[in-house]
Amino acid sequence: MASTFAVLADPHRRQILDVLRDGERPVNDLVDGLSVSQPTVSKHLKVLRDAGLVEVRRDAQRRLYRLRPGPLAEVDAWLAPYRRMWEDSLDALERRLDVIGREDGSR
Amino acid sequence: MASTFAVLADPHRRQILDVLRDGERPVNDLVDGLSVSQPTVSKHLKVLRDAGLVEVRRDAQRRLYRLRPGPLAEVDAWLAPYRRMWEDSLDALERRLDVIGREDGSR
DNA sequence: AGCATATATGCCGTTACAGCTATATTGCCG
DNA sequence: CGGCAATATAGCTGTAACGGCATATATGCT
Repeated sequence: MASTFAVLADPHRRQILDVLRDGERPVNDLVDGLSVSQPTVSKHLKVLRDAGLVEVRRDAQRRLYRLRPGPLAEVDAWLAPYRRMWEDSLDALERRLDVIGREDGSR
Repeated sequence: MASTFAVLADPHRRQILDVLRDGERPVNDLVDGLSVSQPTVSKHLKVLRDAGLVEVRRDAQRRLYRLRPGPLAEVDAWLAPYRRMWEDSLDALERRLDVIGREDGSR
């Protein structure tokens, strides 16, 4: 089974998830937004299903896909220890820009 | 240039970043931790460099790699809208477990 | 039943990537 | 200068992934 990280590596899959954030959608809606063929979208959906990131519900001929954000917690957990680090970096950058700004003002 | 997501898709690369969280390291240290060959590690480091996730400093024959967490902010930004969603799911799960627990206790 | 709609699957070609071995590069030291 | 240590690069290979087209499957409608 592919890791959640690997699943998110594909931009089309992230795009699908982004759309599903607004609520469940039939496959056709997803195809419209993606500029890839319907079979390709179906394949991406299978990957997302296997990763537990979406679930399906049947509605007549259509299948409505819905987001299951649970596995994203794994990504967030990995990211957590880094979060404060880049915040610190940005702070440092801001301080430096601030210094430059003051130097410029005193010219 | 590969997206940060794609760069993080490889577990070895994530592992390298994890090690570098503790401070800068020469390549050899990274090789020891990874159970892949030195050239392979060097290649991963190149990918990480190109993605702006690490930077190098020369120390005699060695190269010391250091973390640059900045690009991870992009991942975090993408993740942000989902965060509250899975928190909600977990809350719901906890509530359910809580109910079960109480039912069990009242038996 | 027969056709239309919606989605999934199979098959194929192409490309990208991760790994390895061998070799080049760079810097140190005797 | 010659050789060792550390790292990078080149070349090769196997595999996996993405995409497309054609086709299968499932459901609804008439």
